[in-house]
Amino acid sequence: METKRELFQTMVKRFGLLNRNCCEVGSLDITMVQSQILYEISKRSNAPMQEVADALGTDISTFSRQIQNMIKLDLIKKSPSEADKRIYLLSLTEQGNKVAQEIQREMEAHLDEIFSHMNEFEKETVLRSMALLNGAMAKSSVCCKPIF
Amino acid sequence: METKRELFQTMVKRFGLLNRNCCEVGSLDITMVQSQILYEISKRSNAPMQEVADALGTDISTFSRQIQNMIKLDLIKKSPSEADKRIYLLSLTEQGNKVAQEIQREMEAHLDEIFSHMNEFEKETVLRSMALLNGAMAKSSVCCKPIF
DNA sequence: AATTTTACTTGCAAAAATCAAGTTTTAACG
DNA sequence: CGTTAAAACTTGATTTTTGCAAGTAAAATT
Repeated sequence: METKRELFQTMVKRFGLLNRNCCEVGSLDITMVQSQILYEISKRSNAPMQEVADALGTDISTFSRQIQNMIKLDLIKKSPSEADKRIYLLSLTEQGNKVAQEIQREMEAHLDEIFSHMNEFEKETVLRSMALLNGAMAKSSVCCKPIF
Repeated sequence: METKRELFQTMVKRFGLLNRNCCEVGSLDITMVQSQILYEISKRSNAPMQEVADALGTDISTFSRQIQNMIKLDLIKKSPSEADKRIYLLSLTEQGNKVAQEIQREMEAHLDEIFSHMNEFEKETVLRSMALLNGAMAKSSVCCKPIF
């Protein structure tokens, strides 16, 4: 029987989570980090930079520069907050939205393909298990620290 | 209901899989990539460099340099193959073994803590689901390509 | 025997990460 | 209030990683 760690290690490896690049959309090469940023911003509307950087656990200075790149790529818009002038709020541009949606589509398709190798019962079990796992991680006192 | 992609995205984020650094062992700062390398080498005895690099999906040149670093850190040993002189075989040094075991211990403890927030039935279900998922990914035609 | 392929290393340039310092604005405190 | 401290970002400088191309040596192919 595999240990928990082995299961996770295999999963991480199979998903290619260590890969630098995520996907091509149109003529754009999107990195993994960029796709995560697009995802986080699409989940929140007008989120402060700090909040998104924290959500991703990346250093704010690295994040700041990454945002600058993505603004140049016309994926992200940065607007000053009215309430607090120190804060800049992030949102997706029209193109950013398109790209985020395209990535979403690709990933969903990819996952569908993976799940197509299971029967209905297994699919449901696995999905429910992932939700359980996420819930347990949310409760964990050690989670999201640099351990993995 | 969350989409599959959301489930995965959350999981990846909660696990901190995007973090650069993995863990401290003694006075050593081990990066995520290094811990993956230690893991892969510990799973195989005397594996050729190419094989390990492929297993991790990293570019062989990047890998070559990383190995050089880890040799300097006295974590890895590289010995020329007798059978084929192009090939170098990788193995862990004594210290490398200690470090790998310590990481293994930490991760297992971490995972135990996470799983402690579930009941017995849930634990088993989740573990079985992960094995199912890994199996499905192994069968997938699109898996481990730079999509995620 | 000549050519191709494989396994690995090295050089170089681009991207990313880290750390420290600096700006501006808000919050906190005596 | 007014001064000080903290928060939210940006920028600069240095180091690490990465990716691609080119190079070397050994094995496989023809």
